[in-house]
Amino acid sequence: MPGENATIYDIASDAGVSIATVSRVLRGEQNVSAATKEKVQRAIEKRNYRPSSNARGLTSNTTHSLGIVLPKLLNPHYAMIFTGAQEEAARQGYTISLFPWNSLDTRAYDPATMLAERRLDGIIVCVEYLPADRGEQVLASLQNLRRVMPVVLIGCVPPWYDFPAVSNNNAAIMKDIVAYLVSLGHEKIAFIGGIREDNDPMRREIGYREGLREARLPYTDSYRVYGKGTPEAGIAALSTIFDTLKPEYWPTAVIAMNDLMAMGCQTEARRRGIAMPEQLSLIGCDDLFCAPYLYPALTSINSHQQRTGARAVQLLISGENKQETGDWELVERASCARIK
Amino acid sequence: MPGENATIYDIASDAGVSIATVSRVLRGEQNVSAATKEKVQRAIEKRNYRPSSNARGLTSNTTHSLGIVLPKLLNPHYAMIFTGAQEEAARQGYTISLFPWNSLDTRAYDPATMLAERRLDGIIVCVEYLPADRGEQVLASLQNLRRVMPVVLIGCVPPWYDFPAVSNNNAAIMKDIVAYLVSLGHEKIAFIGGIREDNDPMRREIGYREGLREARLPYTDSYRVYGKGTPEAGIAALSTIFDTLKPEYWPTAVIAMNDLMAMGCQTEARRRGIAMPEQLSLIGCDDLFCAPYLYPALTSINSHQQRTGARAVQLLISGENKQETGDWELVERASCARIK
DNA sequence: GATTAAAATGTAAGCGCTTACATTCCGAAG
DNA sequence: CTTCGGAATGTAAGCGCTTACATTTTAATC
Repeated sequence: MPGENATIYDIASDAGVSIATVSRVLRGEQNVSAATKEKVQRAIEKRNYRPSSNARGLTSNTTHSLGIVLPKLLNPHYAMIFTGAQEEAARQGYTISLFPWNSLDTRAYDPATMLAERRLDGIIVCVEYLPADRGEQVLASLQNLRRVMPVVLIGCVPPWYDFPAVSNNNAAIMKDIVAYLVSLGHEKIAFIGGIREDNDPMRREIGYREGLREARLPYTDSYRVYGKGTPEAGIAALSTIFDTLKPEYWPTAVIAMNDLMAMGCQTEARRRGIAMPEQLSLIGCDDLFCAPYLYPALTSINSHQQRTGARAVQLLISGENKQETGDWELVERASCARIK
Repeated sequence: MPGENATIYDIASDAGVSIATVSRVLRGEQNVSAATKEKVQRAIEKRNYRPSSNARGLTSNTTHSLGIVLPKLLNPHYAMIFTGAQEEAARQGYTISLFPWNSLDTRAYDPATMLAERRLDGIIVCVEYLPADRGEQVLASLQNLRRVMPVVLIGCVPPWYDFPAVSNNNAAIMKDIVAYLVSLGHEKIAFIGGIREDNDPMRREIGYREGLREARLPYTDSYRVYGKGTPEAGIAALSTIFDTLKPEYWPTAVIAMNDLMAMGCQTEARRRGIAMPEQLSLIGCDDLFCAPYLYPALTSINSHQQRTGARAVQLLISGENKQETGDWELVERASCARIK
């Protein structure tokens, strides 16, 4: 109704008090008599008044909005992280906005700019797949950013940076997977990783190798292939394995570093007439929503990405400088089978 | 190095001019001599100064941030819309933040509150699946919202509301699909819709029926099933069809209102030993990223959701009160086949 | 009833910008 | 060398809050 927005002055005059008093009840301060508080609150109700976030921010130098930098939302893995972060932010009265990785390059709209304009109170950066060639550079610039605003990372970071972060225990996950496959009788286990020098992917490879070692299985370079995390990359990777190896060395199980690549593997296996899981077991990682509906339904690792996003927000807001590791579980479906 | 953020005063004194002049070069006004502009710009560079968005917003009553209300991001359909919107917003120097539908209910964090706090310059609301029972109510409250801030809708709206909106031509899409299936020789075509009274789904059903009519095929209630758009709903829907119908009436083709339901259909068909596409053709809608990797690869409708999101942002920012309809294309894959 | 400390409230000075208006500067015209 | 008008620049008043500090009430104590 009131065409224009009411200000604190309107409320003050309506309630017959000073703006300071209104401000006090607004922020729930103690020293306000019950009667006054009543009057003010009624006035607020009546005008449907909300304090201007701009004015508030001007004094507090705050915006109640956060940023999160992710590679791309179209990958459901990131959509999960984002959703978790968004929900937690909302719960705490914050707004969160997305910055695709590439926005880091466009000056007009990079987080650093947002920060400098004080449009952001803090930022979460997902560095899981931080490309190695730019890795150091990016981390260094984040370190800079950090001098001016809170930064929380998602993903693993070299220990000499002490960013607050929440990450996966990549190595442990991989060891878990290898152990699972071994328990099903597999001995020829291939690994399709992300780009080797990438951040988390590297640790996954380490875990894979450790897993093999613990199972007293030999490690072979030719069982280790790389791709950039897309279904197409999965197709290429599986092709490489089956094209370069002699049939007697063909793996009986493949670990894909994420479900996207696993999807590609399924498609390619189908094309080649490789029966799954009879001739080839496959396990992915991320437990995407579509995993149960693939053929065969994909066994995967659920690492609670929403929770990861939520934790990152909590760390960001609370300012704790902790490094946390999420837990995970293996979700058994039809794509892995005991070897005959 | 500059521990604290520079203000316009710092720049002014550095450059030896008044803050008004700094403000002028900041906003690219004309009446500034080249020399002065130079000096000021150098000072800005040196201090890496950025104007505070809060202070700016306080005077202009603006935030350069938008909101978008979507059911849930975990559905890639919405992730696409969001991505398109986000990218366009970024391009125009805006920030956009997500509000899940349910946030409309929690007073502390609903768009209306954001609006009232002037934390948003405008909002996009996706009403594709607006539930009928709350539909009128929601639209009415949006109408209210609109008196205070720009609102753009995504999805179809009863014509008597004149919201700016971008939507799909649902009926035409469905007619297209039916025609396609008919061209493959199908005559028994079932339709798995969204909840009947939902906004866009209703129009889809209309299109389905029109498509049948144009092909001179009879319409049967028992070929029309509903679900709420999830894979599980797809499973249930297909079960219903095949459980309630006598085998001689089993459809040879099924139209699923979205790919999510189609995924469920595939799973259920598999469980029942119905060969796809030999015994049953299936077509979805949305063309999710996983469609090509399903089994069989899913034929679907690509309706350029990213573009939809982007257009919505453009309408919002430009303030045009237009209603637009996106185009689409049918993406042929393996899940539909000519009938034998 | 006077005294006094605590509680309640008010006053006013910013926060960092934009902008209407006032002032100064400059070169062209007289 | 004036005079004048527009261009360049400066001054100051907000925008709607928060908050330190000042003032007024209130109620408890003697």
